[in-house]
Amino acid sequence: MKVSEGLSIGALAARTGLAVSAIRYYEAQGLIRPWRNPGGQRRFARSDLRRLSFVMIAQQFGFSLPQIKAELDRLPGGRTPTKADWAKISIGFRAALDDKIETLTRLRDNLDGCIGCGCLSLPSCALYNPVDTAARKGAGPRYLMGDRP
Amino acid sequence: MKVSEGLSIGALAARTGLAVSAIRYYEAQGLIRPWRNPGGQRRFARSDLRRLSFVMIAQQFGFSLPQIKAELDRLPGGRTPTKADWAKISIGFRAALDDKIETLTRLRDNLDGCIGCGCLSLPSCALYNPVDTAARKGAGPRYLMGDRP
DNA sequence: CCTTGACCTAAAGTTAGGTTTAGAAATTAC
DNA sequence: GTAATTTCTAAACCTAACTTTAGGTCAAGG
Repeated sequence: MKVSEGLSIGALAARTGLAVSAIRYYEAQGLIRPWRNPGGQRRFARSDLRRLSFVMIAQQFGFSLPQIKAELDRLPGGRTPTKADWAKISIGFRAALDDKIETLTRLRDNLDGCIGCGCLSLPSCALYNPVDTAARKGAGPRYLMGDRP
Repeated sequence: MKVSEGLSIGALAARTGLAVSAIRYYEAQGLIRPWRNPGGQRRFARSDLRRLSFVMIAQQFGFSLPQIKAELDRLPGGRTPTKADWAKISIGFRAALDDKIETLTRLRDNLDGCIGCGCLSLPSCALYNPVDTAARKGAGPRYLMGDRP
C-alpha cells in the first residue's frame, strides 16, 4: 500500500471511523473527489483525511452536507490545502457556532422567564417567537406563532 | 363552536400555527389524545393548545418526538395540568438546554485552540472527541475517532 | 494458482417528521 | 335545502443522510 498511490476506501474508513458506504455517499454528494486505480478502485489523497474530519466536525455543529460542501469548495482546487486554508474556513465556523450558542442561550433565558408563569399557551409568550427559522428546511412545521407567511 | 364541546382540529391548527396534518400525526405518535364528536370528528381540550406549544418549543430545543412524549407523559392523567405541573417539566428542559449549550461552548473553545494549528487530521485533536454521541440515533455515522465500539 | 477479503455498482430500504392525495362523510353558510 | 367548507381514513410520497443487498470484480497471501 504505497502512500504515493493513495489510500484505499477501507484505509480511509479505518482512519476516520466513517463507514465505507458513508464515504461513497460523500463522494456522490461531491464532498470528496477520489481518482481510480487501474482496477477501477477508489484512491484517496492523504488530505482527504482532513477533508472528512472537517465534514464530521461540521456535522456536529449542525451543518447540512450541502452547506459543508459550500465551505469545502472554497479550498484551493489545484494544490493540497495549507494550514492557512483550513484556518480561514474554521474562522467562518467559529462565527456560525457563536450564532447557535447565542440563539440557544436566548431561548434558555426566555424559558427561565416562563417557568411557573403558565403562559405557554399565550401568543405573547417570548418562547413563541421564531428561533432559527431560516434554518428550517424540508419536512416539519413551517412556522411558529408570530411567524406566519 | 361551543367551547364546552372542544376545539376542532382546524381551530387548533389556526391557534398553534401547525398544519392540520401535523396535528393528526402528533396524535398518531401519542402526543395528544382528542376524543370524537358524534360525527366522528376530533375534538380537542383547550389544554391541548399548551401541549402542542410545548411540543413546538421542545422541538426547537432539539428534542425528538419520543423524548417529548416521555416528558408529556409525566403530566397528570386525570385532570387538566396546572401551572405547577408545567413548571416541573420546564425545569427539566432547562437542565437539558444547559447541557446543550455547554457542549457547544466546549466545542467552540476547542475549535479556537485548533484554528491555525492544522491538526484537523490528527486523532489527538480535541475536536475528535465524541460530542453528544448518546443523542445520535437512526441514520448517520455511528462514531467518531476515539469512540469505536 | 487459488482462495479470501476488499471493492465495485445500482437499486432498494431505513428513520424522523411530516405532507399529499383520493374519495367519502360531516358541518357550516347562505 | 343546497352549496361550500371541513374533516375523515388510508396509503403513498417527501427529504436527509445513510445502510443494506445482490451480483459481480480486484487484489493480496500462501
